[in-house]
Amino acid sequence: MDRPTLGLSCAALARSDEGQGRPGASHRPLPHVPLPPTARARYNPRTMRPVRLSQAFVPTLKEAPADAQVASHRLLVRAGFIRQLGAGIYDYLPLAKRTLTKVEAIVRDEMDGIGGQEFYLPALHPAEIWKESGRWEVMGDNMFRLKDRKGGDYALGMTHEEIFTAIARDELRSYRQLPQVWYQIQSKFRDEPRPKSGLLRVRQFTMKDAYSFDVDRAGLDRAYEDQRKAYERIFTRAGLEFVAVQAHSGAMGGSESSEFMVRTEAGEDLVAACPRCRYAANTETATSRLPPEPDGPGLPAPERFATPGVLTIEALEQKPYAVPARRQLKTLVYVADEKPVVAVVRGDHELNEAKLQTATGAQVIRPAHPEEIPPLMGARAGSLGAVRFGKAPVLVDPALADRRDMVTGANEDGFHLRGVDVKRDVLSQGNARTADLRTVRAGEGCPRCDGTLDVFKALEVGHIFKLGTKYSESMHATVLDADGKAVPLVMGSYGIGVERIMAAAVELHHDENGIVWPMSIAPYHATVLTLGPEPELWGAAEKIVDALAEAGVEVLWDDREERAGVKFKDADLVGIPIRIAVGKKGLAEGKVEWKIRGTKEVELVPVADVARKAAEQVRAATARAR
RNA sequence: CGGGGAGUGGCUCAGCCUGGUAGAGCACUUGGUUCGGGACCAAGGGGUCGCAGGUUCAAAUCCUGUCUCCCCGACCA
Repeated sequence: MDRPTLGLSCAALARSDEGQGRPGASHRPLPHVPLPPTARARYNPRTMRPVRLSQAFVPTLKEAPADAQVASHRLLVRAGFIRQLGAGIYDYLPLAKRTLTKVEAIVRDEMDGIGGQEFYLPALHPAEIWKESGRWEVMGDNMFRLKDRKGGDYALGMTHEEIFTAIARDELRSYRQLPQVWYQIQSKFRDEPRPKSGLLRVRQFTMKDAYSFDVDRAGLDRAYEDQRKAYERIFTRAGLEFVAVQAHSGAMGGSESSEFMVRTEAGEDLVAACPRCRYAANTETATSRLPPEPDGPGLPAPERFATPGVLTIEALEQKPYAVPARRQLKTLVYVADEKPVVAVVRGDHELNEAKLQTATGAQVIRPAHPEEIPPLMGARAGSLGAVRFGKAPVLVDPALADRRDMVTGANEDGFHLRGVDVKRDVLSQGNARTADLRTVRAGEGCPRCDGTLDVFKALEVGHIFKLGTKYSESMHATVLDADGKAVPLVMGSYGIGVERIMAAAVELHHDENGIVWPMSIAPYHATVLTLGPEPELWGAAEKIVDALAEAGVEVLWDDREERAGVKFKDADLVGIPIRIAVGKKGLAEGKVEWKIRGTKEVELVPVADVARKAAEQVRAATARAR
C-alpha cells in the first residue's frame, strides 16, 4: 500500500496553474508540504492536484437526454460523466474515469488482500481456444466474432475462463504451486440482444474477473469463501447496499454460484428473500413452501371429455367446466439442445426457463415453435398433456407430485382428461421425473423457515461461481497431486462489473437535484464554489483550495464566471460530497459555508479549519472496512 | 429475433397530415447591465432535415428501400 510516491506527488503539487488566475488571484508554487500518510497511501498522487472547473471538461446538461429512462443513465449524462457512442457503447468522460479508477482501486485492494495476483490478458481471442472448451458454439450470437486478414476466426473476449485455464494448463505442474488466485481488470465484449438502461446493460464494459485454481474441492471452498468476503467488503466500501443471493450458473457452468444484488427498480433480476431468515435467491433458482392442496379421491383412471374451443387455462376455469387453475396441469413443449422436452407445472404456476435449463442440463433451450408441436404431441398447444406420453422426456414440477383428480389436455384437439393422478398417470412412466420448474411468487412461504418470501427487483453487480473441473477437464489442465497422480484443477471464477458499481451507486444515491456520491467513489472529495466577482473572494477561495489539496483532499474548484445559482445547480447535479461555498457575507467573518451533499444542514466553518475538517471526513469515510 | 416508437443547428423539441423562403427555447460568440439557487438587454454565428432512390415544376413534408437509436418480451457483470 505505502508506495514511495512522495517526491512525485509534491512535484505535481508544486506545478502551478500560472496565468489562469482570476482577477485578484495571486498564483505561486505551493509549498513543499508532505501529504498525510492515509491520503498518500490510498490514492494516485496525480489526483491530488486541485482542478479548476473553468478548465475542466465537465459538460453538464440542463435537460436530460430524451432516451434516458433510468436515474443513473439520466444523471450520469446530465452531470457530464458519460456520453453514448452507440447502442450499449459509452464514452467515459473525466469525471466518470475518476470514479471508475476509485472503484478499481477498491477492487484491487481487496483482491490483493486475499492473495490475488493481477494479470492483463488480451481482449482479442483466437477461435481455437473457445473451440477447445466448447463455448465457441455455446456463446452463440452473444459473442462478437471477427476474421483477420487471412480469414482466421477471432472473438472479442466475453469472459476469460479459457485464457486463464490455458495459462494454468501450460504453466502449473504441481499441487505445490497451488492455490493460485489470478485476476485482471479488463474490457469485456458481449453482443447483448438488447442493450438498455444506460450503463446497466451494455456491450462493452470493464470487468474484474478472478479465477482460483486448487487441487481439490476443499481448496475451492476456501477460495470461494475468500472471494465472497472480499466482495462484501468491496461493495460495502463502494457505498452499495446489497444482498448475496443463490444464483443460476447459466453458460458458466459449475455447481454453485452467488450473485451480489443491489435492490433497485432499475434492476432486471428478481430476487426472492425471506425477511425472517437469511434465505435469498434469484428467482431463477428460488424455491418456496406451498400450502398443501387437498385433493379428492379422484377417478380410477383418467377420463376423456370434450372441451371444444378451449385452449387456455383461463377458458377451462370458465363456466361449463369450472376447473380452478390449481387443479390443472400446464403442459409446455420446449426444445433443449435441439431435442424436445415436455415440462409440466400447475395451471396457475409459471415455468422458469432457467430452472428448465438446469433440469435438462442443456446448453440452449427455447420454446418449441407452434409447427413443431403437433407432430410430437398429436395436438396443438392448448390441448396438450403428458399422460401416457412416451415420445420425449417429461419433467414435472414437484408441486404436482402428490396431486390427484387433476385436469390436463388429452393430446387431441378439443379434448381434456380429468381425474388425473400425477403419480399414477404421469410419473409412473419411465421417461418422466420431477424437477423444480416453477417461478416463486411473493407471499409464498420461505423454504427454510416459516417466514414469507418477498420478491423484488435487483441489479447484479457481481457473481461468483464454483466451476469445479468443467474447464480444466475440457482443456486438460491438470497438476500432479501428492501421490503423483494427474488431477484436473478445481476452479472458481469471480466477476464484478466495474461500471455497474458506478451506475448502481447512482441508482441508490441520488435525489431530484442530482447524484449524491459516496465519498469513497466520488470523482472529487470536495468542491469549492466562488460566489461573486469580488477579487477578495477569489483570493480566499484559492487559499482554501490549496490548503485542501495539501491536506490530501481532492478538490474541484468552481472558478467559472457564473452566477451563484448556476454553480449550486451544477454542484448538486455532479454530487461531490463536501461543498464549500465562499461568499462575501461569510468571508467578512472569516467563515465559509460547509454543506454535505444529500443533507440539509449548512454549517459556517472558519476558513482556517476547512482543510483539516475535510481531510478528517475523507479519512473517516474512506477507511477500509475490515 | 418478434411487437411498438423516434431520427430536423451542440441539447430539448415544433414544422410533416394539407409539398413552395427551415423555426423556437436552451447552449455558443461579442458588447452592456447584473451577481447567494440554472439572470436581463442588444447584436451575431451555426442545420447535407439519418442515408439512398423515386414521384413532382418543386420534397423536411408524399412513396420505396436502407441505416441508426429508444421502449416492451427470450440473455448477463
